[in-house]
Amino acid sequence: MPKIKTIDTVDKINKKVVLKGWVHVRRNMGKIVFLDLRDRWGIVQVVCVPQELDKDSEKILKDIRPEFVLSIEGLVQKRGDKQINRDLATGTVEILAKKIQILSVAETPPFEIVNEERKASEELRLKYRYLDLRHERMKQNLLVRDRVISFLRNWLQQNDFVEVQTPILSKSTPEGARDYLVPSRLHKGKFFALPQAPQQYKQLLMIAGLEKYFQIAPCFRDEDARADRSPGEFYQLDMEMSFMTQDEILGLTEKLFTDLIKKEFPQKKITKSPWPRLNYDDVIRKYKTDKPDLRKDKNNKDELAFAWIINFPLFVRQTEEDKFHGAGQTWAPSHNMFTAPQEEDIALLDKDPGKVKSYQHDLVLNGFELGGGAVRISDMKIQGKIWDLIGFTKKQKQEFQHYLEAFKYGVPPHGGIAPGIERLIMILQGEKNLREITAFPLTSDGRDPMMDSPSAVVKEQLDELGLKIL
RNA sequence: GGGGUGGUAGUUCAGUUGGUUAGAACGCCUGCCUGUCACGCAGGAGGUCGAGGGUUCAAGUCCCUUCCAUCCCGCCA
Repeated sequence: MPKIKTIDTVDKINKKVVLKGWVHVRRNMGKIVFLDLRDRWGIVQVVCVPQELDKDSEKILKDIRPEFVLSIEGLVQKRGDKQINRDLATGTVEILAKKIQILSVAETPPFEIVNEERKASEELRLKYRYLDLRHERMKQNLLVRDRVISFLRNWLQQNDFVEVQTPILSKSTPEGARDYLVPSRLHKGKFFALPQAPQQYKQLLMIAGLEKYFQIAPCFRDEDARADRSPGEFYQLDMEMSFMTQDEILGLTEKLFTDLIKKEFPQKKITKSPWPRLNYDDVIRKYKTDKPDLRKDKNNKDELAFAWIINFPLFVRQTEEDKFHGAGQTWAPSHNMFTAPQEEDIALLDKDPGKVKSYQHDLVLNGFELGGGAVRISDMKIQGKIWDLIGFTKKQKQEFQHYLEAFKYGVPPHGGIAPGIERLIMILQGEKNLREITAFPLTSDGRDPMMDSPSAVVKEQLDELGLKIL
């Protein structure tokens, strides 16, 4: 007999069923023992009385402990009026056990599974992540993440978007964050880099003619963590579109997320629709931050205040630290070097670069930067000008040879956006840390206490790669 | 790289001005209990007080060194 889900017991009154799952709680009343059996779908109460059980089951009953994995054969019965548990989805029924089998015994876990409030330390939770994920809240976070991603995927595919997997083994480029490097065995002394974002690939897919691309894209950045910034890796809903203006890109993104909220989170209220589009200068002046929290009631967990920040300056003053500096150069791109200047400002590039506004757009939600994007430069002449202004050397330009080359063969106007998946779900779920949204995250200092990574490798591996630890 | 906070039972924590045998809650073990639902009641086990050194008649408590955790700044779309 195949097992059924705990949640389906409510439709099987007076039927014989088989359930399999974990012992959530055991309540021994003497002659009668209650077991709460837990599976992915919930919890159901199992009643064990000696006169109903077969001999073997009666014998093992006293050995059963929390987190044992059991198979239970029994009869679904309606609970009496006084015994209904309104806190439980299956609270109107219970299983009268006939036969119990222990599929797996379990040691006492290092922290409690039953009660979320009795919290273990972060380190311990991560070391035993597979137990931590048994907590109802953590399980819900994973299930919501799954629902959000499949909604986004379906919506985009129904709207002519194509999902493409871009390489994980990629190339180090002089932009943004520190790269994760992967040594090449076949080409000793050379390295792949894990992509910080599929930025160049998605633009090349526009040149390829896909017109509408998206990807639930893994992104890798070797930078220190924060509560709203994962160390190592995270996922973005990476999107790129051809033949669309900035206004159209913002409109489509807004529709996508509004539909998501309506369908999957009907209890949530969006503060203002259409979403306000704010000037960067005004926002900085008024809120002293580029990611203002525009909620009317910051205590309302169901309020969502989306906003667009637009009209960013294309350049910022270059500092000592900037990776783009050349002798006497004073400008750095305020976002990335592929962001297009606004059309009416192109003439200003030569005269007063500091005044040039860009087609950059940031998406802000409840005080978090959900993601950013831009209309890209599709004219190589302008790209060259930008590179000159930020002091790109000949050698640095050569790093983008492939890009230059591609731009010779018919480039559609294009642009996109890349909202962070974990950040979105963190806000929707009212969580305070991205780790709560990630199945197997790293600690804030970039370790995995469960797998014990990163870890040392054997000398043979290093030799094969032509590497030596200093 | 810098700063804040913390490290005491399996877990989360309390521990006064330095003073006898280091406590609580939950968990765990044993016993009792046929309607509980985070059951209840009774009993019990469980401690390198992060590590090392110092001051003192006496250190969980004070001092020094060091390790670890966590949050923030730097960094980072």
